[in-house]
Amino acid sequence: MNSAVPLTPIVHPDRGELTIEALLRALADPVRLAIVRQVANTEGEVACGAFDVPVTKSTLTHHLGILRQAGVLASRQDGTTRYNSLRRNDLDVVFPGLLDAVLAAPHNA
Amino acid sequence: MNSAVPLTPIVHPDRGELTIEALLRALADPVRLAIVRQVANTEGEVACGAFDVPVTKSTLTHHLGILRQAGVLASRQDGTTRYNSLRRNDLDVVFPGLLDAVLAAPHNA
DNA sequence: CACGTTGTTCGATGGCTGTCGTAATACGAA
DNA sequence: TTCGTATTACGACAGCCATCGAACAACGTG
Repeated sequence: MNSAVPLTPIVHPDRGELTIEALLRALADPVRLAIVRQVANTEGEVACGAFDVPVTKSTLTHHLGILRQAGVLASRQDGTTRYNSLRRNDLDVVFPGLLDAVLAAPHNA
Repeated sequence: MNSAVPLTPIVHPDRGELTIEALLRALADPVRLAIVRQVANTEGEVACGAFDVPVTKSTLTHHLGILRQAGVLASRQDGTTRYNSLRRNDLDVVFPGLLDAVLAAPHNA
């Protein structure tokens, strides 16, 4: 098992490519912020289909791509399911304290 | 002197009205991020005309309004000039560590 | 193989928003 | 009051982007 054959190879920017601007833009969307919170509140990984978001699957794919491109999420393919995890270590190195501050912020209001 | 008579009253949201989403959206723009950095690197206030940004004055006004509405900037009118300052205390209370993390981030990449 | 599941890709669309130029407003000085 | 300065207000416009539906692709199972 674990054949891992995505149609398009999954690319992850490395630490040196991360920018504060792309990160802020990625986190500034309500749907994406919800995604990040759900991943953060989950021990380990979250499958794409397991997210509780008020959008279509195609839109969800779009948001996950942006979060991955911004360096927020790492994705791993296993069969037909794609597992997402937070790149917490990398973010903490490049932008110390930022992710924690965002996650600690009041949810709405 | 110090007549302070703006055409439209300057409104500032209080702490309870600040949202992480509006804050992130406000900071996610390159021009606005530059504005925030310039205010943060200046002791005290910065007049509207003193900002070094690659946009027209009308566009600058627009960005300052968004930053004010998001609770990032406080504006004070003195004669014809409007002085802007960071609402550092308020931001630190509502979103602890966020502003510092953003300001500490690498300028570009 | 046939089917259902998972997730992506593609094209289209509507709305938001960053941008500008111009006009208008307020103030201070001459 | 007349001028110059500082800044905002008002349209208008273009580009981006979140959203969707439908089609496609890869995998697992019966």
